[in-house]
Amino acid sequence: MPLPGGAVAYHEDLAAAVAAREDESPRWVVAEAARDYPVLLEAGARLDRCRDLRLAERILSRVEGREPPAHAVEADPDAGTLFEREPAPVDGPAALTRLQADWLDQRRRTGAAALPGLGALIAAESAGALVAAEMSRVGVPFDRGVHDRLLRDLLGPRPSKGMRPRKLQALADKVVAAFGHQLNPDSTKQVLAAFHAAGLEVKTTHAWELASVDHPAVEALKTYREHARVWTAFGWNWADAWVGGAEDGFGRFRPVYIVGGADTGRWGTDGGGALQLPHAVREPIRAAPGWKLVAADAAQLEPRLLAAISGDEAMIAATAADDLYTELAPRLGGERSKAKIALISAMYGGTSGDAAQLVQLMRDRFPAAFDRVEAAARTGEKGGLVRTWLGRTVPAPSERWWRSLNSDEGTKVAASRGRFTRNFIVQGTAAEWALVLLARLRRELHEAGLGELVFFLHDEVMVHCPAERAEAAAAAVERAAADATAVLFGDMPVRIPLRPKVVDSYAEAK
DNA sequence: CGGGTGGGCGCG
DNA sequence: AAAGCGCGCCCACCCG
Repeated sequence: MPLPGGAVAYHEDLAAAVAAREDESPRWVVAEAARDYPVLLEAGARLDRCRDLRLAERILSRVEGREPPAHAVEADPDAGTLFEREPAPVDGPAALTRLQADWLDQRRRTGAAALPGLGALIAAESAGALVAAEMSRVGVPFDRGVHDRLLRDLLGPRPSKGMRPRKLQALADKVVAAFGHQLNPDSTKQVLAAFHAAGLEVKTTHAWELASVDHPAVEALKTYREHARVWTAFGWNWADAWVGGAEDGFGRFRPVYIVGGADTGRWGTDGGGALQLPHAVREPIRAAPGWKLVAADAAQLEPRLLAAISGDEAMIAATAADDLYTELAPRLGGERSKAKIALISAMYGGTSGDAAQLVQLMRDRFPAAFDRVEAAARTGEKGGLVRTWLGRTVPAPSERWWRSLNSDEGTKVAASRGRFTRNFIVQGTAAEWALVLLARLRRELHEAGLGELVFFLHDEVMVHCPAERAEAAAAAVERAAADATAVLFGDMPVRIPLRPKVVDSYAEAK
């Protein structure tokens, strides 16, 4: 089915048509990989590289200080095109498909932005979309038997519909007994009233506020909430909905990832709660028999990136250490815990308690790093735009924001956006470092046939691989991290270690 | 009764 | 209302 620009339309031999063109190492232009790539995967085709017009549109719109149009990029139903190679030949406006026109427009805008990292960012974001679709398809290996045993230990047997599990009901009863009257521990209103009736003037029932409250219900309530969460959000119903393909007793957890779900570029999920999986529920994520999991996370990613993006030479030098906080402790309050508060408060905009004083230490000892986040905060407070290292840009303030800036709450609104933009440059740069890592790792795992990427969580990756290839896969993960650092920062001597662990269960990692 | 909001808490 | 960033998910509660 010939189409302009070597396009490939939906047809019976989609997989074969794509595979034939993959030999030429094209970068495929797709309207929206999240929608279009699963179709290809289903047909047995794999794309090595793509440009996702929808994701690119969002990045470019924000760079330009706008919000992306609601349905920016649609496949053209008349042309029937979904996949096109880049570059597309241009025979005149009449010959352009909608995808070609949008792609050319984006290419022009990318150049006009004059941000040197922008092309790399769009490529990495697009690669992320491929990774996300592939990971959802493969799934995280999940042992439902282990999950069921864990739930039974914690909660008791699976209850009939509408009932609490036996052990959870016992915990609810303990809360009731501690207060001495009936109440529903799920009801914040009732719990708050119960504390007030007991003469305790708490403002909320948050765990951190209750921590300083001396009442027997506090401990019972805390345990009840922990267990209730496992039951409602990660219990049997959750597994029924999200874990499939368990013929051999081995299931696959298949979350739906939303690439760029957060404004900072971090991913989100749509159902399944993959990015909030409690540590208590990680045991069932297990390698299949004869296989291993390679789990790796980047320690202290954000402060290391703050060192890099600010060019703070003293802080860059400190990234040579495996534990940045210990390394910086002599200069930031003397103890590791204080150095950690100093750094985190500088990146988040913390001001209270110890934080204010420790942030002052940051200013004195690492002025370049401090100035970088302070400048981002000042810009944000005034409604300005800040960008990550590669150029991802915060959303411009809304009309509503400008209005409230000029109202009574203006100071608060400004400070809040300042904290957001302060953190954005760090969290967003961390997200793009991770995207580059994913892209490199995906290619290397595929080319060397080492295993499959099965999970990604902000600064953690997990590979599922045959046991005999685990060491090679672990080496590939370390190389991908080093590559990502080099892609972003070239010869800058910043170190971002990522230590892979070869394990049977996710619970063993960290 | 069904949708929207806020409290609370899981993760990084 | 953490002392400060980004999310998703569940429940109770409120409103139309």
